[in-house]
Amino acid sequence: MPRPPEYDRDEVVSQAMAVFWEQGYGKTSVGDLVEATGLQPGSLYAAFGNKKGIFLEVIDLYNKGFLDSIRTLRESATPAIGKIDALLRRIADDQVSGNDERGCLTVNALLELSQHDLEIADRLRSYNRRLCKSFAALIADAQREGDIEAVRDNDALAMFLMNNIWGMRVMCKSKPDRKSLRGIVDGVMVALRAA
Amino acid sequence: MPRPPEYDRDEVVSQAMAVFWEQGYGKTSVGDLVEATGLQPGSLYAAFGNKKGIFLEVIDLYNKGFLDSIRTLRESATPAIGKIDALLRRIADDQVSGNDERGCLTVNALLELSQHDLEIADRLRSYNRRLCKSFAALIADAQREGDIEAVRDNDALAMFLMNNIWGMRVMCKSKPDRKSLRGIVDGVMVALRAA
DNA sequence: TCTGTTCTTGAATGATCATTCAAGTATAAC
DNA sequence: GTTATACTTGAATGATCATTCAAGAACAGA
Repeated sequence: MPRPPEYDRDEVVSQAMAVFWEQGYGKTSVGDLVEATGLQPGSLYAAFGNKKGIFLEVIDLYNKGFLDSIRTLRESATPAIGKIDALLRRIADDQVSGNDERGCLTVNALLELSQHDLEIADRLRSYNRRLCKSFAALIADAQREGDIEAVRDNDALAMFLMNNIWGMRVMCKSKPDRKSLRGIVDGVMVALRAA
Repeated sequence: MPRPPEYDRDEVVSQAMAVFWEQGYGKTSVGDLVEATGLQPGSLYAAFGNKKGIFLEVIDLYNKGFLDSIRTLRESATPAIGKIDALLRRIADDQVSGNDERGCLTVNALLELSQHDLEIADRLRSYNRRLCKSFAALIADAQREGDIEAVRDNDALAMFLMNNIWGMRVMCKSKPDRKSLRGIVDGVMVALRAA
């Protein structure tokens, strides 16, 4: 009976993500979203309720992608310590290449909105907890493999790792040079490997 | 001849800083500034040109204060490594006590504005370079005192330290617990002291 | 083909906001 | 006291924006 939608919801959210990521929440107007998605305001509001509703789905999409990428990384059969090193180096290199001026959508949103919107803040925090658990699992692998001392507090190391990744997500807005970023990655790896 | 202003410029900037720090740049309206400073729009615009002009002076005030506090810290006659440890622990403790939900004005502004306003971005980056030099000096002290290996790259360690402080400035928006923050501080100190 | 339902359109609404400006006010030098 | 100068006031302006809604369009089942 009903008329089917002409758009693909996932694609709309993905298009909206690109705009929010580039411009931030506050600077993105519904007009921008209309342009990016090709949907008129009425359709957008019928589908998502309001601007915040769209953003919440964007947050979900973004974080599921990130969590998935770490899960995939964990599955490959190489030493975990090398995966951590590669993860950090990839982030560092993306920043030097100017590939990542947008930074991390979650970090950007956390800073912009956590004090003004509890619902968004809670959702972001919830994903961060899951992310930290993923890091902890990666570090636990490395501990089992003997590359990180088994006696060291797994959760504390995961927080330390996440802290440095978030730091780099801020750093990228400050146009750091390659050498500086290498210094950061080296510092993290030294701390993880320490006896 | 002229009528003298009725306000104190430094005090106005300081009052504006409180509002910008609490709410961010975009969410702070000129009306908020009128309320906070007691100056009418006309006076504000006569004195600072526009909203951005006020914010630029706020950035100056904030960063000069921060740089000063590090300079003061450096002057005391205790081991530099202890000063670094104390600096990190103070930041960590402020966050646990809920004393610091506002985070760091510079980090907040960098994330909110660096992609939209080159002038603000440049000013923030310039202060960050000076801040990093201050950290480097503190670390050089510790190297001279033998608590950090002299052969290690001073600038790289400074970047690593700053990266972790920035990470914590993001972390504070995510309501971390005391144990997590201690884990971060410990990680940094382990990396600095490593042989 | 007809009908009920949902989707789409895009102009209208009302709120918020940064900025301007013209009129009024206070001061210091003479 | 007079005057030139700069400060203060606060309403007005024009722009931007999120959101709504009424009318039209398309589809699935009968």
